[in-house]
Order: sequence, then structure tokens, then C-alpha cells
Amino acid sequence: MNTRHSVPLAEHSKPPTSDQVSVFLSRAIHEHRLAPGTKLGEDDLADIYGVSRTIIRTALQSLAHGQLVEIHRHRGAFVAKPTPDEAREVFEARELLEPRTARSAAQRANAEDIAFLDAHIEKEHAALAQDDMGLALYLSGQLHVHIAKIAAQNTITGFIETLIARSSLIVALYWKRESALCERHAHKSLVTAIQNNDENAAEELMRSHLVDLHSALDLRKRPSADTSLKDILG
Amino acid sequence: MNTRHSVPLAEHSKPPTSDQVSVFLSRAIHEHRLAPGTKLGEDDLADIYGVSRTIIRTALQSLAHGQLVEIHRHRGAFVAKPTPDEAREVFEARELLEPRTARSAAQRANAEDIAFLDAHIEKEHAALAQDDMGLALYLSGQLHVHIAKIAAQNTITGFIETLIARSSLIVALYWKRESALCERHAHKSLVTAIQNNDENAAEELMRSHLVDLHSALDLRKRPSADTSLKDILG
DNA sequence: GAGCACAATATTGTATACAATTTTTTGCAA
DNA sequence: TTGCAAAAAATTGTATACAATATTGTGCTC
Repeated sequence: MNTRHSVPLAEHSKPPTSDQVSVFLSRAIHEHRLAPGTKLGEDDLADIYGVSRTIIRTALQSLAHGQLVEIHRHRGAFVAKPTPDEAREVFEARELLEPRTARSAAQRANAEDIAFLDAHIEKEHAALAQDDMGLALYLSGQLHVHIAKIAAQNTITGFIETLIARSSLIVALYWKRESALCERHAHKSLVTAIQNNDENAAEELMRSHLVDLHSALDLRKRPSADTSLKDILG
Repeated sequence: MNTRHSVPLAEHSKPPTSDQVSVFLSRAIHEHRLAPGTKLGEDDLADIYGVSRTIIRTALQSLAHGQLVEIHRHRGAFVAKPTPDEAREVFEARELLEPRTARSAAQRANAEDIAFLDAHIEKEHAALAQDDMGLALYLSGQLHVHIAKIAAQNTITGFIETLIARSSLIVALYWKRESALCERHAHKSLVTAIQNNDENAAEELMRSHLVDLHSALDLRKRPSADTSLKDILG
């Protein structure tokens, strides 16, 4: 009755729902265990999770709707590979939505929210301390989602969730440096501003944090095309 | 080989894909032929469109992802009924996204875009002249989508598309007056501003247009609950 | 007649069989 | 060997059969 296997699934547990499969897969994408372009074969996944293709298909269609997965008719599902243009759009959308959301969160944050953010920062810290980059990456995105949730705008939170998810693909494809450190300080000061109900600081810190992220991408390389060997050997 | 039957489907044409079914249903919702709360039985739809439940299910799940449809496990799919709070959120999100988008559209509109907007205004006019309220309603929403498309921000356009769709449900539930006329003038002046590449006017006209729409809603009535006969007969 | 328990019915959830299409392999000719 | 063509295999798309659950209807008790 343990839950050690966070993704593959234990032998004798009851089969997962399509929603759970979606979560497993999207988490694997968040944590960069599934690289952009990876083929997601229905039979393979059905075997792995111990369900029929019906469930897998539903899960893949759900992920496709959030643009984490691309489905090509009669060819199958693949982890999405955002183009540089799409990457720009995603970050422009984030720069439009998230600073405003951070402001709202700073206005509304109550004691519970503050405690939650503290705990979250602590988790991020622990993940980095253990060199669990996958988890650190995931948590880093989730902080943005949690801030949106505090702002109590479910509709916009939904949008931000899809943007965060796609951002993890973008980072996998276009990230320049190996600096997750800067992240940590940016998050810490942002959280502090929200906890202090300092709206202006929260909005501005979020804005500059996103600009930093955006500028840490190298959007020139790989204008798309398949990750065939041509690109590597050309 | 005619296409008179825009939704139900002709007898001898080849069966539609799940995407087409989604479009049929979402259009029916847009045009207020399917009221919020309506049960969407799988067998019924399968019969109507001449496909198996597999296709119908896929279509319904897709609509559910866009929050046009609510799926309750083992109970079925229903046309969504946004609560007043959700309605407020949708319009707040629109007020955040669309003015900025209108500004972008005004910056970028080229000859082709201008012609398209002219033709669109003409269509809206014709629909009203023929008293085809369903079509008028649909076109009215589509104008907003087309403006977003001109702004060339696909990601944000996608968000706006879902917001427009949900707005039609909100209008069905909470619309106060019977004034589609005001719409027409607002759209005309907005389009003119975009055609003149007048960014400031476009942004401001969109903003005030959305505020007008928002304030034409009565968000007090029906705090939710099922559209059971109790509401009507109580 | 009102209210409840249980049976009958209808509807959705899941797995599987078959069809359609693509991808890979095989075999042949240049 | 290289290139192409056709066959074989593998994979996805769709329909359907069966299981699980919810809804409706019936008959009993009070």
C-alpha cells in the first residue's frame, strides 16, 4: 500500500483513470523525463499503466487539448515541440497575465496562503539540495500556478496552468544556461512581496522574473523540423 | 450534394469526425439552440450524427475541456451552466486580454484583414436584417475571435476563443435586455478603428464594449442549482 | 395515499475486435 | 551497394460488446 512508484504504477493497484494517466504523463513532461518529440505509443502506454487503449486515448486527447502533446492522424501522439515563435507567444502571454495575477494574489493572500507559499519555497529548496532537478523544475512551475490560485481567478488560473506546462517544454528545448539558482532567489523575493501584501512589488517582481526567464532562452536554434539526425550531423 | 442541413447532417453523406461533431455542437450552443443544462445523451447524438458513441464521446470530452459542456461521471454530459461568479471571471479575463489584443490588431491589420472585417460586418448586418438571431449571435462572437487572429497571437487567440464560447452561455443565462442593436454600432466603430490602424481608439473601444456587455448582464438571478422545474414553478 | 426497498431499465465506462492507414521489411533490378 | 516496389507488420481509427453505475418504475408497508 505504498505509493513509491509515482509514475509507472505498482503491479497490484487498481488501474488508473484517464485523468490520472494525464497527470502522470504531464508530470513526466514537466520533469523533463519525457523529451519533446517523444512518441507516445498507445499500446506501450496501455501496457505500462495496465489499462486499455481507450483510457490512454482519452488521456492523450486531453493533453493534446492543452498542447502538451501533438496528435497526427494515423501517426500517433508525440510530446509537443513548440517552435521559437510559439515559445515567444507563450512568454508574451505569461507576461500579460501573470504580473496582474501576482498583484491580485498580493491583495488577497491570507494566513493560509502565506503558510502554503512558505512550505512551497521550502520544498523547492529541498529539491535543489537533493539535486532532484526534475522535482525542482516541476515545483518551480507550480509556484506560478499557486500564485494564480491565490488570486482566485479560476479562468485565468486555467490559462496560466497551460502556459506553465508549455513553458516546461520550451525550457527543455531552448534553455541557455544551467542556472536554476537565480530562480530560487526570484521566487523567494516574489513570495515575500505577496506575503507582505505588497501589490506593486509583487507585480513588478513577477514581471521582471518572467523577463529574466524569457531572456534566458535561445530562440534561434532549431527552427523546428524533426529531431532527425540531419539536424545534428548537418 | 447540398449543405442545407448545417447541423443535423444529410442522410447519405459520409459520417462526421469527432472534430466536426464538436463544431456542430459548439455552434448550436453559440446560436442558443442548445440551452445551458441540456442533457447531451451519447446514444441520441450517435443516432443523430450517424456515428458510434466513440466519436460522440471524443467530441463531448473536447467540449468539456473548453468548459462548454460538463461531464458528470456515470451521469452524462450537459451543456454547461456557468455560475454568476464564473461569468464575472470570464468577463474579467476578456477585459484583461481583448483590449490589448485589439490594440495589436490595429497595429498589424493589413489590406486583407480590413477586407475580411468589412465582409464580416456586412454578414452581421445581413443576419440581423433577416432576424436570424442565432446567426447574429454567433457572428458577433466570431468578430472578437477574428480580431484576435489579426493580432497574430495564436496562444492568446485560443484563450479568447474559449472565453467567447463561454460568453454565449453566459448571455443565454444572464442577459438583461433584448438589445443586439447596440452591438452592431460598437462593432462597427471598433472595426473602423482597427482599419484605420488607430491603436488607442481600438483598445479603448474594445474596453468600453466589453464593459457594456458585462453591465448588460444580471448576475444576481439563478445562483446556480439545476434548471429543475422548481426554479420555474417555485 | 406517502414513503421506502427492491427490481427493471436505461445510460455511461471500459475493453476488445476489426478496419483503415502508415511504417517497416523484403526482394528485385539497375 | 543503391534505389524502388510490393508485401508484411505495426499502429491508429472506429464500432461494438460487455461491465458498472445511475435512473426509473413497481409493489409493499404503514
